[in-house]
Amino acid sequence: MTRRKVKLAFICDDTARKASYNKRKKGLIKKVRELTTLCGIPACAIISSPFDSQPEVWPNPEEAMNVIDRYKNSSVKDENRNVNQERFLMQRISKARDQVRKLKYDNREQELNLLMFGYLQNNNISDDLTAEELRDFDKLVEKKLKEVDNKIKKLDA
Amino acid sequence: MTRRKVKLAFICDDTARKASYNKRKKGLIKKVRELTTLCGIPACAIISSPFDSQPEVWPNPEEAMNVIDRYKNSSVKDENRNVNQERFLMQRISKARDQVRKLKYDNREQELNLLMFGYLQNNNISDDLTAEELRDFDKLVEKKLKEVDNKIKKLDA
DNA sequence: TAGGCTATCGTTAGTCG
DNA sequence: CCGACTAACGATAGCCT
Repeated sequence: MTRRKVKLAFICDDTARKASYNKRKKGLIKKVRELTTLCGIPACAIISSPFDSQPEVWPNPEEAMNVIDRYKNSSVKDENRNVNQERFLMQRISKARDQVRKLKYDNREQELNLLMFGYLQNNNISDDLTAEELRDFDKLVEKKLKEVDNKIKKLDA
Repeated sequence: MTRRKVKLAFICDDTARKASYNKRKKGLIKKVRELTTLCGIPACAIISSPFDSQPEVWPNPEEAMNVIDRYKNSSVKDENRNVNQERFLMQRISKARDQVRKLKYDNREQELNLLMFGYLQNNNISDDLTAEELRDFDKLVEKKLKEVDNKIKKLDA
């Protein structure tokens, strides 16, 4: 067989990168699940990728939020012990929360971007669209927007 | 050697569970870092555990979000009509590369942050440190800095 | 308790259908 | 493109210090 030794660097080849992504995403999620099960602790992973139409969230968005909440609560317990560090942690908590929201939102936009890119490319449409093309495109985007919003609602529920 | 075959279930023995936790946490974070680097995508993991004085968060959310914000800046509507799509993808790739570098750096910062927080908390040290405490702390940080730098070098090699 | 070691098991890069 | 396969590499349970 050929060499397996892989440099830890961005994989330039699209096909190889996607193949690697799918394998490793699966492996990573398995690792999180094992850690959670074996050690009885809450943990989550969020993977936002252009290959998937939605971000991979393990175990699920609700639990992910719970993990982040625990993050918060554990720091609150320490309040009396060290005010400065507690404040520092609180900052990190709110940033982590922002991160989750932004990842979710970012993915929504990313999905739309990919959709539009694919649409324009498949239909060989360039910069200047005809009125009809614009109508079709807008419909498509609108429909997709609803889908994505439903997904997000479902995730938040 | 004895059995390596491990049942995928909660490890009842506290010592064994903690040992497994520390090893697997390390391995998991490495996996996330690899996925992020190899595939140029944003991902994070949050591990909330009673073993650590604070939850493990990878990477540092702040800088990771800056990268994602860049994606957001290319607004959906602007993209679809005005911008050359190929160029857009090319930008994405170079941004992903920047991301990899930044995440690596963030990780270094994060380790130091966690170290410092853990130290202060474990030693029940609050705002005003004695001169001696400060010296010990500096030594600790300095040592950790070297460790982390070695890790990064190893990753780059 | 933490850190180092290695046999064994798990993951995955490259390849083929 | 995807799924299956397998050699090679990586992770880690158990042990020891």
